[in-house]
Amino acid sequence: MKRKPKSSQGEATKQTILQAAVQIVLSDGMDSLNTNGLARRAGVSVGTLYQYFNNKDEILLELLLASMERRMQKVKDAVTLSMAFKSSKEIIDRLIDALFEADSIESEKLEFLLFPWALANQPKAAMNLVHRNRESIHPLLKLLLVTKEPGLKSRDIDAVSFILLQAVRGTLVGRTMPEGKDLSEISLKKELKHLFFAMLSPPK
Amino acid sequence: MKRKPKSSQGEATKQTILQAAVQIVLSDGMDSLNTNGLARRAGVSVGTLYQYFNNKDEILLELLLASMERRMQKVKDAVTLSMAFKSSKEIIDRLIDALFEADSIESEKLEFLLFPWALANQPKAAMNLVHRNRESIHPLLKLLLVTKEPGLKSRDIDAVSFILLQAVRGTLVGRTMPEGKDLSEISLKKELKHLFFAMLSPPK
Amino acid sequence: MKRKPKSSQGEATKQTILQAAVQIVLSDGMDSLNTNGLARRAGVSVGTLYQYFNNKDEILLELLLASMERRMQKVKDAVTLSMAFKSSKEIIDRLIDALFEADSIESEKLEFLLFPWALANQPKAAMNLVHRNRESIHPLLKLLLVTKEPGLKSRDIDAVSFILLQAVRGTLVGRTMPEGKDLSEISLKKELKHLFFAMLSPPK
Amino acid sequence: MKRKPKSSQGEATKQTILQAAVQIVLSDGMDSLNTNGLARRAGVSVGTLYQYFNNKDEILLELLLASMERRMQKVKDAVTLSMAFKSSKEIIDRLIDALFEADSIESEKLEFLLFPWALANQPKAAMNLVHRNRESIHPLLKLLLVTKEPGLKSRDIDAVSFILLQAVRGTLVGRTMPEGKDLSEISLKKELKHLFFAMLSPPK
DNA sequence: TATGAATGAGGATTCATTCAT
DNA sequence: TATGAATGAATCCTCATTCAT
Repeated sequence: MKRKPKSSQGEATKQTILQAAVQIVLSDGMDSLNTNGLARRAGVSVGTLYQYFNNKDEILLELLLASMERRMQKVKDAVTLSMAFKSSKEIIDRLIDALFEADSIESEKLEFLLFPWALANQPKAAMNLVHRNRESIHPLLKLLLVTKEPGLKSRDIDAVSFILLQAVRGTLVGRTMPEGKDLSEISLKKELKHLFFAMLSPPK
Repeated sequence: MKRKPKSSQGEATKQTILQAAVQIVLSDGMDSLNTNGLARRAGVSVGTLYQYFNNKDEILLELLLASMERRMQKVKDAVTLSMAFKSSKEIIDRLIDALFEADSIESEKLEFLLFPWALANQPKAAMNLVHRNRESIHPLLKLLLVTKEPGLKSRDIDAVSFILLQAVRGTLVGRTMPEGKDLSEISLKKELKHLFFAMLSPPK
Repeated sequence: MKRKPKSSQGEATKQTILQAAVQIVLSDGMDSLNTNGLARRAGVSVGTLYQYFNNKDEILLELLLASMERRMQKVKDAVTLSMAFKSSKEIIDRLIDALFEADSIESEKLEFLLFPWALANQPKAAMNLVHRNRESIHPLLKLLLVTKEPGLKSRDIDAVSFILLQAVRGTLVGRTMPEGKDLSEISLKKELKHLFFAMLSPPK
Repeated sequence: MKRKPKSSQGEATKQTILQAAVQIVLSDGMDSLNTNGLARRAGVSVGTLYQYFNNKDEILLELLLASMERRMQKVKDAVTLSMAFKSSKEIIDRLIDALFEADSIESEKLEFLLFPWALANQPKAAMNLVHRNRESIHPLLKLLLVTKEPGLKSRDIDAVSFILLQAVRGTLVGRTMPEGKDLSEISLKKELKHLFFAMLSPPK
């Protein structure tokens, strides 16, 4: 580990670099992220990059980590805060609303673009990230499903929460791409909420 | 267009190359697909690659196209063949079953790995592919929803079919990755079918 | 030597190839002359190229040789035919006129484009060609200068004929290029003839 | 492992590269100029080449430009400096002497070797170079002809200056090649000067 | 003789990383 | 700490030549 940005100045530089990286990946794809271009975009020299990161992979990994962390925290907050007192309906409303906020969508797209890379180049780290993801989000969903809708006990809660998550994530990412450009955000949110409820009802 | 499929031998060579490319992309990621390695894996020389494709991008594009085509055809068949006589339930059963067949899953994973690349490097072609996708699969879903469940008329059918598609695709891809490895295929299929039915019922 | 085009059919094919090569070199430069493109342009297969020539260099060499031969023969004829009876003026008129004919100009341009290549890649052959050139054209010029204008004896006839030749060749080639496009052919011919006469008169 | 500190050093590196390129082109022809060989000859790495030039073509173009510039400046100086006070004879003496200096000859040869390439690969730039050439050298020649020898008014001054230029350039280049090796430089200069005077005298 | 698919060495260019300043 | 010139392995692609049909 090379990084020790104890000074606030150093930490700021590091964030500048990460921000520049996000912009490049989101607008041009991660194959366009090269160290020379990143340094230029961030307004620093290549050398400086290596003051804060040991190599390029570390930058991407930190990007992925921070993005996931941000999104997870947001979901966690939305669910846990309301868990105690609210009905399933209200909890789900908050959950979907949280996921549709601008930075959540940006995070989803970033993960969508970076995950194939992580899988191939940093499989260990990718595993870890995925684990953290499951360990923080799936339990929430499962908790929601179990505590609020006890009738689901006979179902495979893991499968249900997995599918719901994939549906939401796919929808969020798809919306940012050509294929989803002309879909109404209001409809999507409404239907996703409907989908959650629908899954809670017992199968015929 | 460089291709000259004069002899059936030539066409065979081309397929060998594409198969090798699929293997490499699926096992090592598309950043590991380089022309020298591909030629070696396919058992031909680099030069031969360029006898059948103008450049590396064309190979990837053809991979993506063929994969999408295969999957789309499979779904189309499953749905249309049963459309006339069957109930929603049976049609959905066939649809999900078709999507869970081995080569469908392979196709989904390939698309998942290649799409970010296509978006950045071949945006025009990516657009086209997405269009073809929508124009063949979404209509089927919409037809299913409208003809079999007329009660849905008041809903945003585009949004519903989009979400369902994302749910299925995300589930299929997720299953092939570490995060989905321990999920039961049987449960996933059952829950996906349940999800389809659930979406057909009117919201409360 | 691989070539044995004893059949007239074979000789025709060979000429087709050479003609195609001339066209490519004149229109796109000799870096654009590759064996695959040449075969396509000539309407034969690559293999056929190697039936008539041992390698690419031989093709270029034969091109250069034939071109030079053609131009030299033309000049020789113009000069020798009139040498016996005509005045210097008439001989020079014929010489310049011959050099300005369309295929002479094409030959000059071809030589201009090919000579740098020959010098570097086939120095032995280039030497030979140059020798043949000197041995056939310079003697003519010298003969003309000496027999018709005996007053020049004290001058360096080699230098004079060399300079005259360079002037004509440079003018012919320059005319086919952007830099000479807007010059009047009539003026150029008139001035070249004047130049020849002027060189015959003794220096002040 | 070399480290280069300052920007004046950077300019030096650039000149080193260009010098190496000149040497290679002059000794082995421009087909022998490849980036790996050039880097080796210049004592730098391939990467360094691309720190100073965007691509190989830019190197060749800069070579051509610099060469032409150098030669043009030399001629300009020789003519303009003496224009005011000297006779035609003296001006021409200086002009020819200037053109026969070692680096002028090197420039001519370089242009002779590079021009066919430029014509085919950088036609726009080639045009530009030629224009600059005409706009700086031809006017000088024309000025000389018109101001010093008013009797030429009835002639096509463009044609005259064009031919003279071609004669000189052809002679300079030809001298560096096998075909001109055994000619006396003294004779050539004398005869070229004679040629200039001869062209100034009115035609019979 | 003619064909054209296959070959693979060679060449242009990129880019992550280093290190002297 | 910051800089950015320099490095060179890695990668895409071309094309002269061969040879089985």
